[in-house]
Amino acid sequence: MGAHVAQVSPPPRAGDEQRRRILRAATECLAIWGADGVKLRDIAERAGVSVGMLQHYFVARDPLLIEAFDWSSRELCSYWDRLVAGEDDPWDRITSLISDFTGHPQLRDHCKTWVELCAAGGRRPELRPAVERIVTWWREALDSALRQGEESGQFRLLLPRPTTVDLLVAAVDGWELRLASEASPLTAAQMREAFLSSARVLLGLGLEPD
Amino acid sequence: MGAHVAQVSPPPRAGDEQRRRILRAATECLAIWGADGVKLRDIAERAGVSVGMLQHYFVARDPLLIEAFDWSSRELCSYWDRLVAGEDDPWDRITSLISDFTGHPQLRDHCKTWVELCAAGGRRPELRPAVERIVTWWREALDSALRQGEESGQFRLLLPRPTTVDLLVAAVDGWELRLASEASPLTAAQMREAFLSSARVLLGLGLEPD
Amino acid sequence: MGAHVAQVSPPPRAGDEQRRRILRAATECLAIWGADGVKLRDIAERAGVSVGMLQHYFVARDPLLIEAFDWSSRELCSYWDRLVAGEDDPWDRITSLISDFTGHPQLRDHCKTWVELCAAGGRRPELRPAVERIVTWWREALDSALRQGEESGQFRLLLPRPTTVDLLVAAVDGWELRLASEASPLTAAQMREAFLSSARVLLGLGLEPD
Amino acid sequence: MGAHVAQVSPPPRAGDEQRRRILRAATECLAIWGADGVKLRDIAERAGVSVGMLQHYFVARDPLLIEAFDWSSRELCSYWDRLVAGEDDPWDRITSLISDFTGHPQLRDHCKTWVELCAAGGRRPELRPAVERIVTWWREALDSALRQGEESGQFRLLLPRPTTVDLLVAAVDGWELRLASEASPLTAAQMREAFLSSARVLLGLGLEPD
DNA sequence: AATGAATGAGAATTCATTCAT
DNA sequence: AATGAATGAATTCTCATTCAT
Repeated sequence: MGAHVAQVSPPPRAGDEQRRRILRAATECLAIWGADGVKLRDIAERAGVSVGMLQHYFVARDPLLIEAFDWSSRELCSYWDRLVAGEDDPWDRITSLISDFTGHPQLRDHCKTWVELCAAGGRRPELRPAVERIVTWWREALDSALRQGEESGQFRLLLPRPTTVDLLVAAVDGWELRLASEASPLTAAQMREAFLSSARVLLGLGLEPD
Repeated sequence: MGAHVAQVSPPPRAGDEQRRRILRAATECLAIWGADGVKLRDIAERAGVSVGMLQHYFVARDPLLIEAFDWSSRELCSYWDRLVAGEDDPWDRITSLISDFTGHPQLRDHCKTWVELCAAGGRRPELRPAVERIVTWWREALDSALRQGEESGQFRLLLPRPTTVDLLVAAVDGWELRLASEASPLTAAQMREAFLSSARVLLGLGLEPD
Repeated sequence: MGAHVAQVSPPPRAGDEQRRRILRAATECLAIWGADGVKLRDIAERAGVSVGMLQHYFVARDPLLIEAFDWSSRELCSYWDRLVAGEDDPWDRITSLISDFTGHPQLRDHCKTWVELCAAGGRRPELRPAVERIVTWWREALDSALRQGEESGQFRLLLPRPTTVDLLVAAVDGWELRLASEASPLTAAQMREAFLSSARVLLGLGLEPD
Repeated sequence: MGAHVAQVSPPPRAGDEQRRRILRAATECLAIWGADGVKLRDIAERAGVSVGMLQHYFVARDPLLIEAFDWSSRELCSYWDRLVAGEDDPWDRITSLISDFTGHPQLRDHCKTWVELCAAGGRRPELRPAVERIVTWWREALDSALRQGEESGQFRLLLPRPTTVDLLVAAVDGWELRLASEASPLTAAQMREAFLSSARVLLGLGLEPD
C-alpha cells in the first residue's frame, strides 16, 4: 500500500559518509571511556576531523552521543538480521548467532559499549529506545527460533518458552557484563560453550556435540 | 583486669564513623550519577560535610571512588554472609538469597551500582578486586549450595555443576543489567520467579511451588 | 618567481604574536611575584586575554612559566648581541654593555627576573638551560673582549684572564642580587661606576676617566 | 657600667627550644622550596611537630617565615662573629672567613636560603632588615680587615677601600647566586680560589700561596 | 601545650561551546 | 564545509586557618 513508492533509504547526502565516520569513532570511544568520560577531542581525533566539525554535524555533545548509541544499536540489529537471514534451521540459527557474536574480534569492545549503553540508559530516558531495540531483537530472535523448533518437534523445552527466552537472554547479558568488567578470565570460547550446552539442555536437545 | 573485655577488632578511631558516612553517600551517588558523573559536591552534600573534608579523608576524588566501590562490595558480601548463615537447607538458602535480593527496597540502586562498578572496572584495574569479590561470592554461594544438595540427593542437576552455577550467576547479572537500564518493564518479582523456576528445573526439583 | 622573496625564518603563524604577548606578560609577572607567586589570572589580565587561553597555548601553568623564563633569556641574549655588534673596540664594548645594562629603565625588574630564575633553577632542572644561556653569554662576551684587548696590547690583566672574567661576572651578579633585594640603597649609577673602576684596574687601564 | 647586671640573654622560656626547632626546620624548608613554595605541613613534619603547633607558636604562616629568615640571619652573623673573633691578622681573618664559608657542608643550602631571602626581600619590606644585617656584616668585616691591613702596611689596595669592599662582597654574592642556581659546575673550592686570588691582587699581596 | 578534624577561600584545570575566518 | 582560536563555567585540588578536645 504505497510501499512500492517509498524510498528504501534516504538519498545519500554529501557528508553522510562523514557522519558515519564520526558515529563509528564515537562508538569506539564510548567503549573505551564510557558515556561520561568521552571527550569531544578524543572522538574528533579518532575520526580524523576537527572538534568544530563534530558540532557542525551534531550541534552538541549530548545529541552526538545519543545518536552514536542509537546508530550503533541499529547497525548491530541489521547486522544480526543479515546474519540469521540465511539460516532456516532454528538450532543452526541460534548456533550461528552465538558463534558469530562470541567470535567477533572486538567482542569485548561490543560488550563495553552495551554495558555503557545500559548504564547510561538508567540515567537518560532518551537512550532507552536503543536499549529496547537490542533487547527486543534478541528476545524475538530466540523466541521465534524456539517456536519454530517446538512446532517442528525439534525442541522439547523444559520450561515455558518465555521463561527459557528470558533465561538465555539474561545469561548472555550477564556474560557480557563480566567480559566488560575485565575482572574474571572468562573467554569468548567459554561463553559460547556455556551458552550452547545450557541451551541444548533447556531446549531438550540432549548432549550430542554441535 | 578488664583484659577480657578488650575489643578484638581494631579500636574504632574517631573519624571512622565519618569515613563510613562519606563512603555510604559516595556509593549512593555512584548509583545515581555513575563513576564519571559524580561530583564531590554531591557526595559532600549527601554526607552532610564540606567538600574539603572529602579530601581530608580520601586525598582526592579517585581514591575516594575506589574506596567507595571497595567498601560497598565488602558491605554487600558480609551482609549476604549473615543472610545465608542461618539457612541449613541448600534450596532454602538459594531461595532466601534471591528473595532477599529481589525484595530489597533499593534493588534497582544496587543494580545500578553493580553495573557502574563493572563498567568502571573495565577501565580501571584498581576496581577489579571489588568486582571479583562479588562475582566470587555468588559463585561460591551457589556452588556450595548445589554441592550440598547433590550430596544429600536433594538436587539432580541437568548440567554439570560448574555450568549450572555459571548459567545462574550470569542470568542474575543479566537481569541486574536490565533493571539498571530501566529499559524494560522487568519487575523484581518477575526476576525472582524467572530465577526460581529456572533453578528448579536445572536442579531437578520438579515444578512444585516454593 | 617570487622565490627570492621567501622568508628564511619560519613563517609567522597566527597566534605566534599572541604567544609572545603572553610570554612578555608572564615575564613581567615573574619579576613582580616570583615563580611560585604568579597567578594565571595576573598573567592573563596583563596580557589582556582569558585564563583559558593561557592553557590553550601552554597547556598548564608549569610549561608556561618554563617557556617564559626561556623566552626571556633568549630575548636578552639576542638584545645584547645586537648591542655589542657595532662596537669594535673591546673596552668600548665592555663600557657600552654595562652602561646599557645599568641604564635600562627597568633594570631592577630585570634583576628580579634574573634572581627569580636562578632561585627557581635551583629547584627545577628544566630551567637550568635558561640560566646557563645567560651566564655563558656574559662569560663569553667578557672573555672575547679581554682576549682582544690583550692581543692588541690595550689591556694588561693583573690576573689570569679566566679569573678576571669570573670575578667581573660574579660581581655583576652580586650587584644584581642586591638590587633585586631592594635592601641597600645601591643605585644603577653606583653599580656602573663600581664595575668600570674595578675593571679599569683589573685590565691595567690606569685610572683615566672613561 | 651595669653590664654585670644585664641579663645576657632573655630567660630561657619553656618552649624556646621548640621554637628553635621549628625555625631551623623552616629555614631548611626555605632552602628547598622557596618562600612561596613552603607548606606548613613540610615544616611541621621536618620539625617533628603538628601543624597546629606552628600556629600555636607563630600565629600564622607569614610571621613564621619572617621570623625564620630573621632568626637564620642572626644565627649566621653571630656564628661569623665567633669565627673571626680569634683572628688578629686581617688577611688570616679574610682567609678563614671565606674558607669556613666555602667549606661548610651545607654551603649550597645556605646560598639558596640567601638568594631566597633576597628575592623575597624584593617583595616584602619586612624582610629587608634580615638582608641588611647580612650585607652589613660582610661589608664591615671586610672593611675593618682592609683598614687594619692598610694601617699596618700589610695591604696596598689597588682601588679605594670602599670600591674594593664593594667588589669583593658583590663577587661573593654573585658566586652564591650561581651556586644556588645549580646551573654551572662551580665548586666551593673554585669559589674559594677565585675569591682569594682576586683578593690577593686587589689588596696588593702579590701572588705567594696562602 | 598540643593535636588533628573540619572548613572555605582561592587557584589550576578541564572542556564543551562559540565564533570569526 | 571546515577549522581552530578563544572563552567561561564547572570541578577538582591545595592549603592556611579555625576550633573542639
